[in-house]
Amino acid sequence: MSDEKNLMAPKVEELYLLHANICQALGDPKRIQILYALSESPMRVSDLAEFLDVPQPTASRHLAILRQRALIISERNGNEVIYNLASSNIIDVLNDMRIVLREAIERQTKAIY
Amino acid sequence: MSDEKNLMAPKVEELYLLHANICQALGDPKRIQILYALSESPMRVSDLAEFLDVPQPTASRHLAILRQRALIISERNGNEVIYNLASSNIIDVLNDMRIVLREAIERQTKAIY
DNA sequence: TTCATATATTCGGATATCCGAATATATGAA
DNA sequence: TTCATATATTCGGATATCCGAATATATGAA
Repeated sequence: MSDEKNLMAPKVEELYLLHANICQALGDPKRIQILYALSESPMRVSDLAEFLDVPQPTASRHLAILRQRALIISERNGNEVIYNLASSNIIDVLNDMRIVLREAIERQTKAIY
Repeated sequence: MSDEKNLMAPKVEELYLLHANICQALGDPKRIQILYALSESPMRVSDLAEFLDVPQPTASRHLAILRQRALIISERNGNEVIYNLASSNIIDVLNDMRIVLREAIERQTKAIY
């Protein structure tokens, strides 16, 4: 074995970093809302901006972050750009995390009283 | 219905915020490593610091973030404080997210070539 | 071309997060 | 008490993230 970097197989620490990058992309309420909205149906940027109640550039920036992580995909349709989930698996993960969240809130409530 | 805040039932936006807070807590490689380490067995702070290869205060700070989100629990044992997962469900979520991550990397690889 | 529309990007200031260093706190032993 | 050990917290500078505002880019219509 040499010291050369293996470009194909990321190291263990790199996997944790990539994993954390995904979580970080999910670490914003608007971006979670985007994913749930897209799980209902593909949407244009301007539709999402209205839905999230944010200016269009803000929506585009959030979309870019999710797109860079390959969690969503975009497709141009004339003037418009339609966004969609890359895979519905992320919704399952988010739903399971909601269960974890509910349990965590219950524990915190118990801890207080 | 009045304008009074309902303290028991968080609003929809608050739920997205809490959900995002959980994700944000997961958005650091060391904190993900902590959760996987604790899924193997409970550990002392100094064990975790050594395992993560970080100074003890850094480990304590990461632990505090996970503890505040009620993802882990602590138990004092004399001088030491033993940390453990609050529930193993978070590991299932992280494992499912790994699958999402693998798929995302595959898509990105395809997109390049 | 020129213009309108939709979207993406850049810029800059405000805020949040991070970590090393120092220190505070808690516990048990002597 | 006093001390040693383990852990938690605070402080401050470096860095990252966020968003509004402005602007750039892409496409289609005229």
